[in-house]
Amino acid sequence: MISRLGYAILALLARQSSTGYELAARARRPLGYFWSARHSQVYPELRKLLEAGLVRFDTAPGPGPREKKVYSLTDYGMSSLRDWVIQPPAPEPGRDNLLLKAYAVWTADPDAAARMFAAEEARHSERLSEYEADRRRVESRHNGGPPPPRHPDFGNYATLRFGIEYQRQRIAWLRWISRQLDGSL
Amino acid sequence: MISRLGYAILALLARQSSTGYELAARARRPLGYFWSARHSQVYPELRKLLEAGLVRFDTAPGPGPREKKVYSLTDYGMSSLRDWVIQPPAPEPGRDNLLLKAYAVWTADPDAAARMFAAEEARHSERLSEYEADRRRVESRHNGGPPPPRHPDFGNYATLRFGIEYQRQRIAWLRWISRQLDGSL
DNA sequence: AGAAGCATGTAATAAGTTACATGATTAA
DNA sequence: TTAATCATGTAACTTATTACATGCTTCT
Repeated sequence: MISRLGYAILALLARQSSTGYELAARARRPLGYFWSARHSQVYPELRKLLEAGLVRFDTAPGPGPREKKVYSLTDYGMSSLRDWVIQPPAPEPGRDNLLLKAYAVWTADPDAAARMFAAEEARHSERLSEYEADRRRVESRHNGGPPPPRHPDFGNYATLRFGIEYQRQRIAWLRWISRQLDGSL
Repeated sequence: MISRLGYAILALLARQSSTGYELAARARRPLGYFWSARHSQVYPELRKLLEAGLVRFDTAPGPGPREKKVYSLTDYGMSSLRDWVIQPPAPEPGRDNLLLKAYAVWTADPDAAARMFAAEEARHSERLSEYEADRRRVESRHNGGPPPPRHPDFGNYATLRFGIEYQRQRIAWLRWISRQLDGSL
């Protein structure tokens, strides 16, 4: 059985063959917007995928003491990914630190809490700008519109679209909650 | 050092003293909207919180072979929670299965993918209705408006407000992506 | 000379899920 | 009588993070 991390790796390799190091880097951005993994998790997972016949690798001389391994999808890996995509996702237990704090905010000093939420807002605004820039970059490759659904860029575009609306929603909520707490002086 | 699960438990106990069993149940709903935990995780965590002096318990005759323990916050537990709430949250690595699928959707059959996303939409609509009903219930306890920031209900209200906007955003996105995939026939 | 990036791995720990184990009461 | 709810716990396993360990090349 393949883990979700395994599918994340397959999704990356479907776009571009990579070393384990590169996969970990790509799992920071853009994959990191909705998935993340450290290299210490990637290397063992690649071995499992290899044993299961989903990926293969070619060796090349590496910079360090070991050879570097460039992994790519096998046909079996590609068809497994394709099949997994259309399976309904299992319901996920959401864990949101910020909402947990909001749930307990009535116990805290409203003024200090308002400052904390306002500071969060700034972080989300930065994120939003990044996403918007990325979307413009993708659109510019497709006559200013959304890419066709069979193009790899469609995956980027769809997730960016989600990310942008998500950040906007979160910013609006943060503004609302800071104002509620501010108004209680 | 107290884990996030620890604070989730403190946040629940700040509202109502509970047994471990009850905490696990309350971690399904409403806490489960943004945090979740099984009883097998709750019991060991309660022991840690007890050893750290953040909670205490009174025993009462239980239904089974063991006595039941009703846990409550100590003063130290309450002040620890208060302090934690206003600390800026550490950046969280998001892991969203559905977005991972969207990222790889270009590899799959657009028709089948459109059906999968449309089915997801139905699940989110149900969720949205629950949240909206909950919000009306909370508002009705406060003259149809938001509760004051020092009232425990404010925590519920703030998280419900987030949940409602989140579900709406997600539904709109799911509608968009299904239509994009449908249109590609 | 030192830091950053490329590249591969392992070990220890923390967090979370699933399954095991017991047993009373109540409702269908 | 069988399932569900209340109630407490442990064990095995999976997933993810942090830290350890090595070593070359390139840029400052």
